[in-house]
Amino acid sequence: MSKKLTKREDGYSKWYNELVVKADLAENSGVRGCMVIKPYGYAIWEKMQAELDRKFKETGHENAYFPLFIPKSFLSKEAAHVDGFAKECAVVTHYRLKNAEDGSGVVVDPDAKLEEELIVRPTSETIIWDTYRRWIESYRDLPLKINQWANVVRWEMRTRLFLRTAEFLWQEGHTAHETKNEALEEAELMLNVYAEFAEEHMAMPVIKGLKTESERFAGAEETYCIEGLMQDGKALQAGTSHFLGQNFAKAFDVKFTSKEGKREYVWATSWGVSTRLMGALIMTHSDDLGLVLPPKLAPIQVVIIPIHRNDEQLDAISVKVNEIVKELRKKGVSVKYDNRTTYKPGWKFAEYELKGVPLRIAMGPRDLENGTLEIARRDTLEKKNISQDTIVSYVEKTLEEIQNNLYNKALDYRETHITEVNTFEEFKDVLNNKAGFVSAHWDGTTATEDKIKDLTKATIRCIPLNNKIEEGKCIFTGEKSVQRVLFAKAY
RNA sequence: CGGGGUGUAGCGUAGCCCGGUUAUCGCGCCACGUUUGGGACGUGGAGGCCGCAGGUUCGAAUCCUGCCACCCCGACCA
Repeated sequence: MSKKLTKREDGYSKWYNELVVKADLAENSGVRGCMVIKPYGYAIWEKMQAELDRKFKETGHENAYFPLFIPKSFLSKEAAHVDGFAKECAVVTHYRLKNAEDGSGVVVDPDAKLEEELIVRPTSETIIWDTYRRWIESYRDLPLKINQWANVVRWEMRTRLFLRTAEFLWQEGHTAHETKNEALEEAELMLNVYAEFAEEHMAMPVIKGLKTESERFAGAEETYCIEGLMQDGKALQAGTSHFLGQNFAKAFDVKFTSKEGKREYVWATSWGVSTRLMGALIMTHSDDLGLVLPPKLAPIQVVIIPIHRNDEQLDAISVKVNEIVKELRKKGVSVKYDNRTTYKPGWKFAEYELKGVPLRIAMGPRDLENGTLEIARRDTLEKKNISQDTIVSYVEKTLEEIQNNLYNKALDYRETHITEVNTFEEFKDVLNNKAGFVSAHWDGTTATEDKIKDLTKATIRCIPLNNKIEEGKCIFTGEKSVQRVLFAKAY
């Protein structure tokens, strides 16, 4: 199989599609819009899950599991919610198949029609709030803080591996609180958890912000988000945390008795990140040779490749390598010794570069004689010969350096791709010639936002949380504005 | 879902307009030998219901109809 990757500049989108497949992360399946996540890709997702799950538990959440199917009537209880999702729902109408009379296979049995259709969950607010009604009676039952790891289905028109698939994996947190403030704090807390994860583990800088009304989650009063910037200058929404107010409590009649003995509706949040993070990870760091993985999420952090002419040499190298492997594992480094004789060293070098392994060690007869080895960094492609005695500390130190370097590189790109503009002409010019985030004044209306989107395809990604108040004029209408917002073309 | 395009071996493809021997080539795969510090080389070999289902025809990869999948551009979106 030819492993030559399209270069990013020759087609970013083509590069991405090829990379996902060639690096063995995922592939399209026989089911429209649905992907198969392959073991190497799934291993990265598992590392993401493990860290996020740890963070959720640390902040007082518990995992549970709710049904895949949602009765149609549940979905329509919250008006904005059903409006937002109705157009992309998979619906179960029957529960049985039978053999076709003409022997051509099986057909849906028309006698097995469900009285009420079931929706394959596009998100679980409705089924969860229907459950919470029974779980919450008193202020003593609050706060209720639950997370679920699940798959959801949204019948998207155009799909792309990891970025937008009809079925995707995610986690969704759903919490219930006594007061508005407590719910708002929860939504902000989880946004910070996501941001921390993105920056510290994915090495992906993100901007924390608020969505405008038109970009808000269906059924939310406020949507917080983290936005990343990909190498092609397009923004990617990497996670959202919603303050749901009392909308779902009212729709599902979830009330509690307060300390004062009053019956009150609870306040809610929901928050989620999905396998889309895989797409974000790939597009933030990878290059024309393939994947570049931050050490904290790399399934293999160090690969060791022996170079030998015969079995005796391989045996001698293996003795030394096995010692090193043992030492590294003791320190918690994930190491693979690829001693397959069925592939040549050059082939392996290229293969592990494609797969983004952060560090590669090569050891041959020369090294054995000199007590050295060759170590190569995936991020800088820099090669060094070092003494075998110093390998463990060198690896530990370098993995940390790579993690930081990837973050700083991405941050530098992001920082140089936030452009302040004051006129619509400048705005269009930056979008077309430079891309990235464009910081501009906006009059605060959905009408203006829509018009700008129609004309430029750019949307307001967020109103940054740390925004400074600054008098200005909307770049489109010239109306008064009190702060800049971030526009960008987005995935 | 609208416009455009493509489905031929695991992957990439020729052939299709203009129907007619055994469906082309490269990579990969298997065997043997030589190789192994950046994707090795030679020799031999295996692998195809030409996306699926109908139709036209003496005869279909090729023509017609329907369906499915994928890619690009829109609308929708985590």
